[in-house]
Amino acid sequence: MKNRRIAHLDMDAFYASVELLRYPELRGLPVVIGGRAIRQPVIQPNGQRAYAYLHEYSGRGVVTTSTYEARAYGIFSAMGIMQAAKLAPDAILLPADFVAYRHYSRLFKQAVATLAPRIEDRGIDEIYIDLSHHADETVMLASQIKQAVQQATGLTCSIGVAPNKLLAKISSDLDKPNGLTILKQTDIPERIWPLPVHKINGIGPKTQAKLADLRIHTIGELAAAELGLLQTHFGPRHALQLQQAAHGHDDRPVLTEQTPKSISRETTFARDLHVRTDRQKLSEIFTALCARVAEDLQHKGYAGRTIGIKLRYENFQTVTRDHTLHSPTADAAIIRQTASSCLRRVSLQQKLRLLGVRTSNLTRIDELAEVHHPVQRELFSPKVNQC
DNA sequence: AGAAGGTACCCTGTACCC
DNA sequence: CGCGGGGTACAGGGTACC
Repeated sequence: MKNRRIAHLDMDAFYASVELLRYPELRGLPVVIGGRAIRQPVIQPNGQRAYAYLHEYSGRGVVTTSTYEARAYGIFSAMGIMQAAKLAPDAILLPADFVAYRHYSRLFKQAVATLAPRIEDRGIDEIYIDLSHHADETVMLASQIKQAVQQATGLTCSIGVAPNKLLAKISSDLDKPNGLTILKQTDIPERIWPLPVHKINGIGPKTQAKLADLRIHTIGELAAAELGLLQTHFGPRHALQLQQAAHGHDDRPVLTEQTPKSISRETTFARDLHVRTDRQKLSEIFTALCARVAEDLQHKGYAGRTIGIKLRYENFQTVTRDHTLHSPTADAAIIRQTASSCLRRVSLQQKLRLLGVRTSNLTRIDELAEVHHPVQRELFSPKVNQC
């Protein structure tokens, strides 16, 4: 396919905007979503809602997202709540409500699908859309999609349309909120090259810092860099990928169906726990995590052959261990047994701040096959598979 | 027989994304 | 000093087998 038309659609401040649908009186105020165990707004005797404020918060937890008014104070995603509270103590703090966000996610994706069905899911608030086979003119088509999203959800989004996913993603961020950007190959020097390298999807803090050491700050400087220089610092594969991206080259297809690679649950404790002193508590949490993973597997119709654990020590060092069984399982007891064997392979001298359980190596469980060919049941409920 | 290479899979850590 | 929870991809080392 030569001239593709790929759109990237990103919902504007998604979680915060969903909350504003419920609490319209908060419009125009700095609002932060995140934290742990935040109380829901309560209705007072006078009929008004009482919200939690950033300055009342104590403990762990990060900002999940915030309204544009809160961002004006310098509050951004992944920042500690305590840190955000110093910047805007009177900002309102709401708990994340993923049930509501998933609901609106489904609504906006369905609305887009009625107009353009070739959609790649990129998480709860963004999608790629392949518009290559549509006859309509691009601005018209994109405007219709924005309007359909607005009508279905009451929310705005920003869209970038470009010849590939890389450029579409950068473009959707060029005009936000409620923006529409159409980018052609010939616009790259003027519109893409002046941008900082981290605007390229896949260049995070580590790569950005390494590039800065090489005096490479903008995408244009990355495009102009000697491939040999990049290769000595990033290896042949990564170097080529960086340079291709800087030139706006990307031939990844829009993937309209994807299967999960792993299913996991993890939790960060309210305070660090030690196996010696908090054995009972840790054991309960561990069992619950295994049960939730099993539940998720069964609910989604998968079984996993590899079972793993994740630990984060009080010093934030993270370790993982996993073990591959002979046959896939979705059974909480087997997952717990296998994960326990993994636990015996790590040091438990330090206190723990996080514990997680993961399954990978997934295979689909075909419920029909199970009903019609009960012999297959054997495959999915092995009797013996400890190490 | 032994060294060398290809391939597949397993395990762990790192980086990145939303 | 502080750092959630759910994911994906990949590098690199180990092992097993051909």
